[in-house]
Amino acid sequence: MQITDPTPPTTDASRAAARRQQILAAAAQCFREHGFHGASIAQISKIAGMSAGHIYHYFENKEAIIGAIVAQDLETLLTLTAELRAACNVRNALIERAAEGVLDQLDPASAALKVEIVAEAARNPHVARIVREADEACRRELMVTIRAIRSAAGHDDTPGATADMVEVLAALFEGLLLRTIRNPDLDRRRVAQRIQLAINDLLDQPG
Amino acid sequence: MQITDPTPPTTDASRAAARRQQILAAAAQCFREHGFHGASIAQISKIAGMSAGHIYHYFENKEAIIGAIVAQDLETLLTLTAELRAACNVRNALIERAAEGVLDQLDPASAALKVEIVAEAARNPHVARIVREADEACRRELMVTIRAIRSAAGHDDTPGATADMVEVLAALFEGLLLRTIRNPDLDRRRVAQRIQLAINDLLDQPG
DNA sequence: TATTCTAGATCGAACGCTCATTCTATGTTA
DNA sequence: TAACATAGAATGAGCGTTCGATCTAGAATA
Repeated sequence: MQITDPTPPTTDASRAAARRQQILAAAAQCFREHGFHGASIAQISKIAGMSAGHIYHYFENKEAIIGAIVAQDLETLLTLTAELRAACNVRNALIERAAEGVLDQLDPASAALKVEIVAEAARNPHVARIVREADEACRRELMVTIRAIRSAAGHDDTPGATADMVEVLAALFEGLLLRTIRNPDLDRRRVAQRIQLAINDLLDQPG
Repeated sequence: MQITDPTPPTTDASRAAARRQQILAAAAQCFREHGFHGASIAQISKIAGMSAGHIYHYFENKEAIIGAIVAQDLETLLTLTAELRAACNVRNALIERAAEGVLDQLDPASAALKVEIVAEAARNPHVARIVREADEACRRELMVTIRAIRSAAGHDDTPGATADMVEVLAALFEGLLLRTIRNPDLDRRRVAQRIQLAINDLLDQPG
């Protein structure tokens, strides 16, 4: 259960960074299994392989650990949407990457943490701020991407219409997080195909 | 803040039922604001207007309160899908009720509790069981409804294909719970219209 | 009708425990 | 030796839950 460091770094700075990452990995596991409030510093410290008190050398308090976990999780989403925008044939890229993204969303372990993050955002202003800033950045990226696809197909949408399409696309994706928890038996590959069709239709909707 | 009983019932049985409901209403509020683990029996008892100890006359423990809240929330979803099936012109009924359902999902207060429930289901086997049984019942209802719409339009889908469409439809709806938390500024009416279009397209997808 | 009885409603203190956090002492290393 | 890493005990608050004492209202009794 304990996370051991395979190659301990030599310099102090990188050693500290590794120790921080070790705590975050342990915290992510605990938060996934017990939620932000159900997980205790004692549990996290046991899995991270250090004393409870020592964690406070690397994080000011539990809230700071939660913030770091949330920021870390959202960063992957941000790089993903940015990558999408950079693809050459954007429409095919979007739809092909979608299947991959859908399967990611359908992984129950990561879904549990992502849903926990949004639940916490609904009541914790600090987490809400991190989540909403990341979401705004993602939406901006997606709006540019979708606008490019749509205007290539001859649609000249208002910003509002584009924003709405982004919302529907995001709802579709994020909804999978809830689906995989509510119905763990769903057929992941087939649902991914079905989502591809839905995205295709969405991109052809009237403005 | 305290919930007072407007018309105290005369009989013992209904008085007890009212008291139970009073506790559940207070608990729902606390769970929405602080989460299942963040809310304390002391807080709930204060809002319900009774002593902490007295709550244990109506519920075995905190877990039982959580279970009751979860079951209560899911019951409304179940009646909604059952109503849908009973509508005469099912396709129009589905799409028209969709807009209404979408606006419900976009209410931030109720969204917070619903997301909390799924987050808890990901780690609490008791809650998971309640959630998954309700979800299965909803999916069964929706499968009958969608199959009727599709065969009226000449599609003869496999059960798997119908199940996949139900998953996509559910993902779209449930995703709105996360969207309204991540982006509270979204335009609710316009997004509802856009969702109607997406459902329309979904019902016309090839088998 | 007046009084006693009784069973459930209710309270509030108390219990044992766990929590996040702090502090002090010791080990380690350059 | 100086600075940092680390452990582990200590602290005080808050948790879920239990329990015995009181209150209350209606039934039983006289």
